[in-house]
Amino acid sequence: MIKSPPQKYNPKQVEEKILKFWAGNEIFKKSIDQRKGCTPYVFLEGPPTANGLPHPGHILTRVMKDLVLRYQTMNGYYILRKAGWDTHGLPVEIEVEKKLGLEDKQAVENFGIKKFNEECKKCVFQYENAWVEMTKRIAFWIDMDNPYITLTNDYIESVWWSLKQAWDKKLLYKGHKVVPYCPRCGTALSAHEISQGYKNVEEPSIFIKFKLKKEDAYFLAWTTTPWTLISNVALAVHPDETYVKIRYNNQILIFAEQRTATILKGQEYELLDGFSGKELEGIEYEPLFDYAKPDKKAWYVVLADFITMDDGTGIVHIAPAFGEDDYNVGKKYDLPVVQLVNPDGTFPDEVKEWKGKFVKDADPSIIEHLQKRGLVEGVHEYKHDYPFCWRCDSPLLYYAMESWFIAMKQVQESLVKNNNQINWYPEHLQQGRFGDFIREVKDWALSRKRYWGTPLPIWTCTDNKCKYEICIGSIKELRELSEKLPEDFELHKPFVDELKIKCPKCKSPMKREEEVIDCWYDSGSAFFAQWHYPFDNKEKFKENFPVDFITEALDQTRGWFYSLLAISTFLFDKYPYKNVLTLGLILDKDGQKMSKSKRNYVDPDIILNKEGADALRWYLVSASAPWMSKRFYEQAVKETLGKFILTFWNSYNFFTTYASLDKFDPKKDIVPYEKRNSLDKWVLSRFNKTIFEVNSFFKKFEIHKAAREIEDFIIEDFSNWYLRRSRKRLWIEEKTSDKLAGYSTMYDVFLGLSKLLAPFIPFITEDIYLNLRTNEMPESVHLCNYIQADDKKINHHLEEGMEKIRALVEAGRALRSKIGIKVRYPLGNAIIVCDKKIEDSIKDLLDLLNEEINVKEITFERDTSKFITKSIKPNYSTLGKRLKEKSKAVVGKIEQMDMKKVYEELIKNKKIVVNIDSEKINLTKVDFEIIETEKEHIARTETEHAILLIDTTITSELKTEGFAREIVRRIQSMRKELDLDVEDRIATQIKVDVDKRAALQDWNDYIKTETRSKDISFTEKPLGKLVKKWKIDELEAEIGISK
RNA sequence: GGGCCAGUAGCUUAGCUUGGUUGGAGCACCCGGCUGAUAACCGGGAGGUCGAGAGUUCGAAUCUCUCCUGGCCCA
Repeated sequence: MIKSPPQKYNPKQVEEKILKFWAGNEIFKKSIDQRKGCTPYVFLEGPPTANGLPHPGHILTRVMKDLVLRYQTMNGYYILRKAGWDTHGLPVEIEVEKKLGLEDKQAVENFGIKKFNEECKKCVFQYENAWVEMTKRIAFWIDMDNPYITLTNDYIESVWWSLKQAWDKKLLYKGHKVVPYCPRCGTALSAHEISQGYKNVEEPSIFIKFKLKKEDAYFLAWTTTPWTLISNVALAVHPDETYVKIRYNNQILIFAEQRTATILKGQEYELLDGFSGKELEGIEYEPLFDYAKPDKKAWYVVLADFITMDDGTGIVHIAPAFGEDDYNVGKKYDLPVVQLVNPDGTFPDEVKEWKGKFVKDADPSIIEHLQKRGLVEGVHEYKHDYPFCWRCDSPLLYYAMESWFIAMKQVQESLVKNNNQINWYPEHLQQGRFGDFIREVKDWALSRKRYWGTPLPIWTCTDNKCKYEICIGSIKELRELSEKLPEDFELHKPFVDELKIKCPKCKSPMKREEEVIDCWYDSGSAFFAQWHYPFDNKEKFKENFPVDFITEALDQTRGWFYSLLAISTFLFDKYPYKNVLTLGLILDKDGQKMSKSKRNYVDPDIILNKEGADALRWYLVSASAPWMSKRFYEQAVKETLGKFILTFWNSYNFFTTYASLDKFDPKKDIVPYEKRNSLDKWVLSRFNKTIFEVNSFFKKFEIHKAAREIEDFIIEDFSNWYLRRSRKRLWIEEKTSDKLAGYSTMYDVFLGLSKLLAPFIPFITEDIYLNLRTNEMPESVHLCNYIQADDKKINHHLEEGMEKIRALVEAGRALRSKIGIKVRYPLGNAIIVCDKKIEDSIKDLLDLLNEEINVKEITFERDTSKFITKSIKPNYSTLGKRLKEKSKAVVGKIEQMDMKKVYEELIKNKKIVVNIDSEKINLTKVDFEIIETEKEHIARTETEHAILLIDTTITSELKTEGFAREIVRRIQSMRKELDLDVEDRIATQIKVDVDKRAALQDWNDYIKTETRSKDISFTEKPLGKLVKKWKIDELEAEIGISK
């Protein structure tokens, strides 16, 4: 039996009740199990990085994942929903360092790597709990009991296997490369890591002079990083640019001709000579410092193409250890790599002047030193973007480091080919941002000189003659090569470093490369490593590769989306996912990025407790296209709750209140579709159209459009029109078949909506479904099949008719408002003037118009002639223009004529002939203005398809009926004031003027029914629980009611 | 510095693919009405240089270019 729920909707209460219901009945598990054997739809969970508490952005991703998966599950797909946790990496280490107060790598090592990694592991699981709670609360159904976790031996073993594949394909190599390096964290950063930390900073830049060896002249160079001057080994010029030698301020300087204007800013100088960059090649100069003792020839001019004339002097100082371009030039000229900086970013002992000082901090002092020696030509503050460590905020240094790489450039063509097989949403990312990235792909700097991560499984023989290198791809191999592998072990530092491995070639001990790997590689391996492939689950992997669907936020484009494709490409030469939905970022109320430092961060828990998960979910999916950024603030969710969720709930509440009162039984009382009225059929047509639209929008991931389609249907069509117009049907006390038809329709729509909306707002839909379901139906809405549109119920003719009726209602109400007769007072007749086609499309729906504009009768006419007088008057301005001085006479003639006859003649003959002094003048339509006048008591308005006329005559009967409605309205508001239940009956006493009393007698029954009064008595002194005096226009009334 | 995405009423947004009546809603605001109809509903009003400028066209929110602002990505 349908029950009437509480009047007021309490999101938290309902949602917690539903959470219990799901848990108690294992609904999530059943939703998967019942699809066993069905076509799989493979989803891969992008593992959250467990480096902090979840924020609104994470909620969006999880809501969107859940929405799509619920939708597909209901559509009959079998979806495994394995959760995953990304557990390694620098973020975790930073968190632990903070907690333990460890300031740098040395402190970590003093603390002990074993203990440190244990702390990291604990830290990860501490955050996991917060994530699990949030995930459950927003109803993201994912199997968190059997997640893949990147720190497990199984997972690491799979990752090792994949690295061995790369090794065997000669894609894994050790290189020297200039990489952005964080001196504090003591590690190189990957491209996607640096990108997160660019800041616009102002730094000193200096013009610095290098004295030529064989001449009393100087090369003028420019740099923003004075500390690299210590390691300078060359100067570079562009081979094709022109350089000049000038005398300025009693010294001779050499630099690019193009830069003279900027550098000298109009000051006087003498041009001595000019040459191309090529001619300068090989010229030697004196080093600025003597700290470096290079083993190769250094300090001369080299040529390089990368030099621009945009800033500086056209002469660039080269320190191969500290710049990618510098390094490449250095390789070409076989320059020495002078690296006078310690790994922690301080100067070594050789640099006596600044030893132990952090290089960036030494800049001012270096400048001062050079100034004293007269080698600085100018110092300027220079604004530019400089990379900072995304975690610890230290300025990064470019640093030539030994590092392991995956040679992605070698598989670049495959990357492009595989990317072209993927469906990107939105599409522009495929060839745009992502396409650009892989077309210019760089080798993947894989290794990290850190502690908490997947160890790089490469061992090198310690014998200097042998130096054999191996890559271990499984635990089995490890066991075979190591002296003694205990039963219980963890594939982490420091355990793997302490293993005694013997060189397969010379039997000398081997030593592991100390690094761990980039944690992006961990998560990018998820598509096979989650199955412990290839050691286990070979079949399962096959079934689940490539995956059908992944979705993450935009910032993952070059993160996880890339690492998956990269690894899948070199392992299997195949795309790892078929569809990728990229989500927009979550911004604050003012469109700013959410960040902890700005404190513009919204705590999702507050919203979950106040507005609830459904309102939150609905806001996130309906606000804008999935890939557009969204502003997130409580007020927005609050409005969603009020506008949508509560409208939905209150309509439902309205239906159940009456349905339970009448004991409506969906098993027995359902009226067949054919026997329902036009309004019922109309709303079912609209509903099925909505279902159709939702499904087609879903296919394109235009989820916001699907959501808005439903919202429009519920608010406009269903609540504001269908239910409003159905109210009267339910108010009748007998169980009429029309009333049952109404209940049946509402039942169909609510049951249908609970399914249609289940993937979007899983709580409220479940609550509604559980109340409406019969025993034969599945025990949860989430175990139902998704609702499909019934084409047979879509009736375009009816929908068009309703549109016209609603337009007439709108116009009619505006008209009544204009003529100032309250809608409460009925009027006699309304006339619709339209053609036969329009009449046919609306005649079945006329009752709705009758009630809405409150008229007794509506009739159709083909033209307005009965109600409107058409007449004409001369158009003085056109006549005057055309006839000049004759016009006066013509006008005089016309004014004597009967205008009605003139009009008729004009319509008939299209012209009128006027005789002026024997001259015949032809007058046509343009010479007249047509005037339309409504006849007395007729008000007129029009819509696109029809003209609506209302007879405004108020007879005394009509006046009395209006008065009766006034009385009813007063009694109803008194009932409300007494907080009576809908079914409560009352006794009513009324005092009105004697003559009104007589007239009202005729409306006795009407008032009784409308107000559920047992009886009505007219007295001089009304009594009751509530007695009120009313002034109705000019009349006074006193009413008393009691239960 | 380069690339991509976006900019429409105080706020949230539709329309842009494929140029064509007067740029459509919702929230908030003002006036009126209606109500056993809800955090309502109905009618009316006010509120828009469609980010700016130029171009193409008979006609531009829509197409093209330049610029500005914001976001993201890259350097």
